[in-house]
Amino acid sequence: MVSRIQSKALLHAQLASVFQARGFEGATLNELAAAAGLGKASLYHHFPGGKAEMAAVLLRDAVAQLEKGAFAKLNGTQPPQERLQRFVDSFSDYVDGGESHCFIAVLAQGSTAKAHKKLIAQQYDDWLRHLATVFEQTGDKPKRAQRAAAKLLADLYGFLLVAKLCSDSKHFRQGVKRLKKELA
Amino acid sequence: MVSRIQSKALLHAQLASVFQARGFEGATLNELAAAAGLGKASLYHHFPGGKAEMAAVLLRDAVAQLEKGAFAKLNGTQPPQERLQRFVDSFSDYVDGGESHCFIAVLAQGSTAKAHKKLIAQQYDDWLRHLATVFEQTGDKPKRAQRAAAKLLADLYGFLLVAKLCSDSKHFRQGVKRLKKELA
DNA sequence: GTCTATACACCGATAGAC
DNA sequence: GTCTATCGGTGTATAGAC
Repeated sequence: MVSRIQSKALLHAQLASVFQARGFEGATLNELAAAAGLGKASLYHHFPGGKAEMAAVLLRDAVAQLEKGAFAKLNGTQPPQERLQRFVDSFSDYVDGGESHCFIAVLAQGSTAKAHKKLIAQQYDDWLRHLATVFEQTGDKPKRAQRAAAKLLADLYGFLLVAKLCSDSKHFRQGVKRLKKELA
Repeated sequence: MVSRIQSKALLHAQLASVFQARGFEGATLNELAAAAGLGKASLYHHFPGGKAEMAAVLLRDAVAQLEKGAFAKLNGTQPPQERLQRFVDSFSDYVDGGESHCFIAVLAQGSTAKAHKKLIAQQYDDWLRHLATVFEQTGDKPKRAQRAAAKLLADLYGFLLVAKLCSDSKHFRQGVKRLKKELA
């Protein structure tokens, strides 16, 4: 039923927020259980594989969220510049305007699992190509579009990291604002 | 003596490499001791405050390294564009061409100590101003110089994070190469 | 599905010999 | 300054009642 799906999504969101705030190694089962409003043992009902399985599931969640929430905005009939701006806005929404963090980046930093790294690298490549096609639609030649796509993603993650460095999400929000202007 | 200074610097470098690879929470005393070629207890002779003190000392190290290794390149009599390029090169050297990581960013992510966060934020602000003055020397108006400085730092950290995301330092090196072209 | 209780390993840290 | 041995605490994970 719908309510079950919503509960599951809520549980995942609560767990993800702990990982995002504390990192993979920093997140403890006590914190995760507390955030979920459950006992530690209950988490093992939902994730028999423990912390590693949580991370794997939440990674798939994050990919799906960005795919449907942000990169889907790149398709459509609007001018490519407008689609790129909507993409940037949606990415900003995903990381809560710089207050939160990208789960994928958190996992890339903390986890040692090679399966995660491979999935993440492949996904990044997909997204890079997707972005590059939109830049081509703005008139860029393929090579320039490729560079613009890589730069855009690096900019977004760079402003996000700088915001964390300064513990001030303002840096992310200002960077995003400036990015959108440049895309116009 | 010189040899003692060198040994201390080597010890710090060995410890820093563990923190850079595994994060603050992920780095264990066993790993740190193994990397240093010492027993756990011996680390407490050098750092009575344990892991927290190691992080604090290594943070000061990292600031000093970047200050003297990279930001010092911004001063001099060469054209400002050339100084900016040397700065980028030196930053790249500090993170070993994207293979390693910036200790400051690692600590900003993992540690919960407010003292660290404050020091890091202040240091970032200093560096931002320093960079901005050089951009002004290229002819940029103050506001534009400010934005260019913020963008440059975000770009560097962004390419670094993307390289980690893909477990491929090529992304960092290509980004740096492109950045230097744009600075010319 | 959730809980309490618990097993067991490892973590950070200390004591004290050399 | 470095070591071995060990402490108390916490971490992940499991058993089993409800």
